[in-house]
Amino acid sequence: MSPRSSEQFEQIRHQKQKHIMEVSLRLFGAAGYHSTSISHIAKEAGISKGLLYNYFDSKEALLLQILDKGMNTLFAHYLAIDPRHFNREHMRAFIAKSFAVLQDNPVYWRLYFQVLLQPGVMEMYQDKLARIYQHFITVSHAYFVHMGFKNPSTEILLFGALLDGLSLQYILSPETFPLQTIRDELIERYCSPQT
Amino acid sequence: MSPRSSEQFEQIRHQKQKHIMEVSLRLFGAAGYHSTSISHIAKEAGISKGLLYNYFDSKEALLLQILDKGMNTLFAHYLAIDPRHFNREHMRAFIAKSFAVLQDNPVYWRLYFQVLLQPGVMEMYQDKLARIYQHFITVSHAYFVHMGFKNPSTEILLFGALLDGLSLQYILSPETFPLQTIRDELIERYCSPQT
Amino acid sequence: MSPRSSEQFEQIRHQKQKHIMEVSLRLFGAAGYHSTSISHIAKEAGISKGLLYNYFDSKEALLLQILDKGMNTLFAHYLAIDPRHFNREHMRAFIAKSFAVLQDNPVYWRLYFQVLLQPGVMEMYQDKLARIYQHFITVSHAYFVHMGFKNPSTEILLFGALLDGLSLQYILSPETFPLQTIRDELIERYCSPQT
Amino acid sequence: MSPRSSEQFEQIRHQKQKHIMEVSLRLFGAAGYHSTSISHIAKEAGISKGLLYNYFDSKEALLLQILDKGMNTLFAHYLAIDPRHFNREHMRAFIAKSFAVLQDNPVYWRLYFQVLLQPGVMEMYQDKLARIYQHFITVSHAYFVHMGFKNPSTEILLFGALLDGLSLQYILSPETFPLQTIRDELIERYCSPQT
DNA sequence: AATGAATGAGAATTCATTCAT
DNA sequence: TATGAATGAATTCTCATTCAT
Repeated sequence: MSPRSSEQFEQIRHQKQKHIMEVSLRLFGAAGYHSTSISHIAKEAGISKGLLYNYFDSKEALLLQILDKGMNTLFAHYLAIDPRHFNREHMRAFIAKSFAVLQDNPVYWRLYFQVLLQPGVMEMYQDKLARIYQHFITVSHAYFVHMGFKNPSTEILLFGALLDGLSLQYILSPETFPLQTIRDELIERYCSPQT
Repeated sequence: MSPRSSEQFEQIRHQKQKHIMEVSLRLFGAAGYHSTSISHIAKEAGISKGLLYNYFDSKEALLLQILDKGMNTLFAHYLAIDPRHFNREHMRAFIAKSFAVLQDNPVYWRLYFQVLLQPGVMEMYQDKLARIYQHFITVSHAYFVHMGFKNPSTEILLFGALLDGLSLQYILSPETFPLQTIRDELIERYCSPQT
Repeated sequence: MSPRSSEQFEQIRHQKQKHIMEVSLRLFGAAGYHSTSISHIAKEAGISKGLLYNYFDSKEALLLQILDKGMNTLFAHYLAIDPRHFNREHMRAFIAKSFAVLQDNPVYWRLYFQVLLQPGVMEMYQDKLARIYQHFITVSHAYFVHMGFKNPSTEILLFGALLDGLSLQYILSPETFPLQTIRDELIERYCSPQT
Repeated sequence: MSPRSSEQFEQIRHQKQKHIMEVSLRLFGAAGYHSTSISHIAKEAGISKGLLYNYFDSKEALLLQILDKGMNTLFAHYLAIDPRHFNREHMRAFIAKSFAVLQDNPVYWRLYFQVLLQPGVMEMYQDKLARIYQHFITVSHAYFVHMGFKNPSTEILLFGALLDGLSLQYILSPETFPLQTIRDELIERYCSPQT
């Protein structure tokens, strides 16, 4: 009888939006962005196509919003690194967190890599990504020096590439990938005192 | 004007087919498979849409043929490894060849990764890929043991991931990536006698 | 706090209805009927879409009600002509009023002409329009005769067309159109004793 | 057996394009641009929706091409006026041609006025229209002076408005409009020596 | 009276593929 | 072999209208 309060509306909006994004992520990740139709998403989400456009301006906007959300997690993760004394404990935490994030939402990271390789979409994030990457370099450089690597810059690049490559392999076969072993090996390798 | 022999026809056919594949690879790599239309390919290749279908059964078949061709290069590369005595020289050659292949045709590898993450296409190659990967493991295992790694299996996995990650980074910014430096560093790291 | 009387409710209702119609007219005039969405109208009017449907049965009904309201002004204008002695003073007043009406609400007249040319809507008013047009002919015929035109019927037709054409031009560029000059010229031409 | 020559293709293209434009003009004129769907046009033209997009980039492009074609007729008509000695014979021809053009394709002129009142489309032609209108003013000014009008500029404006208004009335009821009578009356009025 | 979430029919547009020539 | 006209199914997106609250 009484009309819904704007808080109620807000909540409905928020929840449904989240729901659509989750369904979309799953489908995008599973079949790829282009091979997933709005019809399919709507059907899977149990809503009409029209409603989807009530929440997202376009299919691309939906994708970007999904990416953005995950991106922010990534940002938080990287930017949370204490820049003053990057020590073994920080490195251990960073590696552990990287794998945790990956394991937490492999479908997201599959989508992330898909989009990364699809020209035209990721350009928007290039700057952001470059910034956080630069931040990591700055922060960890002293650490890599302290670890006794001859060429810390190269080492950082290799470290980053290694993380990317491992992520890729995990994404492609999450069931068979020995995540724990690899994580521990990485921690061992990058956090133990070098002889 | 003697009629052309069927060999000549065959060769012309082959040439044109190759041309179409090259054009397609360029466009697929630049804009992505789904965002590249048959019309665009035909126009760019200087032929009609109809003729393209004379050479390839479908857009997907065209993609697969492109992938297949590059795949065979990859296979040749991996399977050429002499299985009997995989020594430093082999490893050095393998790494060098890997980077050479990458540098030779980055657009192909961009497409390769795109497809790798796009489910449904790569399944056809999973077996093949698994086989050559297995071959590399078998062949290099003794080498990694000999190199003194505590856990050679893990080491091989890391090595593979590192190559993947570096490839990815090179593909994403071929101009700024220090290919030579990294290649030499890898050779240094994996082919020098461990202290 | 005594409950508002039903008259007060009625008045509020009437006010809001009028407000919606004004907003709609403005938007219809500015972007055209089809290019103006109910959502846009509701937002611009500061109400919800649902409430709009409380006041008007449909988008078309809203349009018709707007047209109707303006139409009645037109009717009043034409039918107010005293049929008995249509003299120069009447003609002067008629012309002056015509321009005043135009100047008063050019957006309405733009919409009017839009709809006039859009088949299907104006059919409802064809009869009404024909009747008032006929009324004007009847009433002014003697006047045009008296003015000394050889062919009064043709003259009336030309006079009507001239008014239409001038209205059109005014609507299309209200800022640059020399309304006063033209009005005075028309009065001069149609109300002065012909030599 | 033998492939079609490019002339044949050219001809097919040209004829079909023309056909589509004719059908579209008829439907646009009859029901209005927005109320006419591409589906409807395609069905009426006996082709598939897809083919229509082979010939026209978009629905709007189709409209513009239709308008453009008619516009060029108009331009030719106006700009053909010999600027040196605009005499009675020219005026008579001009008026006669105006009515002929109107009678020749009333549906086009209905669409023309529709679009004229629909903001956003005609802006593209504003310049062109302004130029030809200016051309007519320049050319006919001396004539109107010679005709003995006190205020030739105003007279030209009235003349233009009269033509517009008559066109409008003719468009709205082509069957009952006394085209010949009006045309002759106009010629009489604007081409006879003023007493 | 009032809200805006939700619907669904239909709009424009794209594009791989076929086919007559 | 070669062309591009032609198709039709699928896709993204819009919007008037309804309805639960």
